[in-house]
Amino acid sequence: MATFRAPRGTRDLLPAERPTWQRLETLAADLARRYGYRQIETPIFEESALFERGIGDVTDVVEKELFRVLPSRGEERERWALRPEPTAGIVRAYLQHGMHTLQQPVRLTLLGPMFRYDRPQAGRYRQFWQFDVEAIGDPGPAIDAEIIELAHRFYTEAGLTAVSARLNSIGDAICRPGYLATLRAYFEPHAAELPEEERERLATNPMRLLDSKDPRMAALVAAAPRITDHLCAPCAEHFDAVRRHLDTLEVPTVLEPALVRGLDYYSRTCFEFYREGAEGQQQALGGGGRYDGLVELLGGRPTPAIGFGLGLDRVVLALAAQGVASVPMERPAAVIVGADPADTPTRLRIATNLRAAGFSARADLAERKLARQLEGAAREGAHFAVILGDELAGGQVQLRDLEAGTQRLVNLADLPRELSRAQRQHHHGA
RNA sequence: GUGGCCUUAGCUCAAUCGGCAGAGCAUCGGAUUGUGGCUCCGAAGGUUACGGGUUCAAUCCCCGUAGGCCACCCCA
Repeated sequence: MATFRAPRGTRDLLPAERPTWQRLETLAADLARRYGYRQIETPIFEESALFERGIGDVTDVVEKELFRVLPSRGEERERWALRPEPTAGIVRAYLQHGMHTLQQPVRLTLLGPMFRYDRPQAGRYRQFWQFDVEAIGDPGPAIDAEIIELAHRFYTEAGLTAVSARLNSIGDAICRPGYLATLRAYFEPHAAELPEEERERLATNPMRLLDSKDPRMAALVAAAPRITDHLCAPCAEHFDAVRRHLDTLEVPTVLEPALVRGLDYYSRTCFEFYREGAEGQQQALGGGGRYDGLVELLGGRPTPAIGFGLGLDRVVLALAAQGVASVPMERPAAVIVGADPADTPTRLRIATNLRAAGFSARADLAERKLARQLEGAAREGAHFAVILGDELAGGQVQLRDLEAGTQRLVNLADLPRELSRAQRQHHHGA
């Protein structure tokens, strides 16, 4: 029994799963490149205050899920926290490096691990990976549509089907307070009938009542006033324009008046992506929205912005649930084998020469029977084996095609060229 | 943070009523030492998650802890 285990809520991504992840990482980078979003890396920990102020210190993410880090040396007074989401750090970098002097909007992308200290479940981890894009400095609805379409394209190019965007507008500082008052006035007369938990929300965050899963709430929620009927003119206009642009881009969207984002800094457009008919509760594949107030909140000038974050762990789970085959591990082009331990230096030299020529090649360095070595090569899917034997004295080796079961003698000096030719025949022949 | 179910070899799982802890797969080795995925033989692999308790005796019953999963909370 292993003494140590991966910490709760974390896991190892093993060689068998990494190629699938690698494919998604490559897709994310390529998609961001095609859309003109530039890569940025920010630290995985920041000052706690950045998250407390940026995300909102009464949110669950900060109140109970922040992964706080205490420096081991006492002289550091600041408290740090592992990032629970990427936006706050990116906006911090935008401000720190004066990116407001660049052409606006600044389009940025980041892919990396995030940390939340909550109770793990399938699809919910304490360390999880997000692909994130942010466009800072553009107030217009067209950029909203661009980002939502980028997100949707990620899912479809990843191989997921039936992924649609749920869309809503949560208004802004002008119209939301009025709506919240209307909502409270609507629920207030029913306060006595509400379950205890829901009654608390009425005071703290009435919009949360709308996405309650409590069946007793269903009828009440269905008849509740909708934010989209209470938007101020500029917000309503913005929302309409986003929807028109999404139609233009042919992104399937569902209006979801109850959609509320969990983080405080959102305004106007907000959206989440779901796979239709997915089982289990961790179905949200990603989400995002506009956060026009955040840059100012973190000490910058008023700057509109919108972003999107997508959970790679959940995409991997969704792909598996949908039956999409995982990406197989790389197969070596050649394994160099030989029964005589004295040939080890030659095996090493042949392997390194083939690698220098660009092939994936490994020498079998265990001193075991030739049959075992060939078995090992075949089982990891090697295309060819280079077999060292008596012919070595004449400067020759056997080049064996492990799929066809055929082999022929080649001069050592010609090996890279011969392997290359054999590979080509393989591809054409098969 | 709340409630529930679960934990036996690397993996998937057995083990009668509380009575010597097993199989398949995987790993390693062998089948007259120069040729592979099949087959056959063998080996190794366990403090039955961890710590207590009850008992002549605990994988089995009880308590605690840790971890996993499910439903909440919330979210990706």
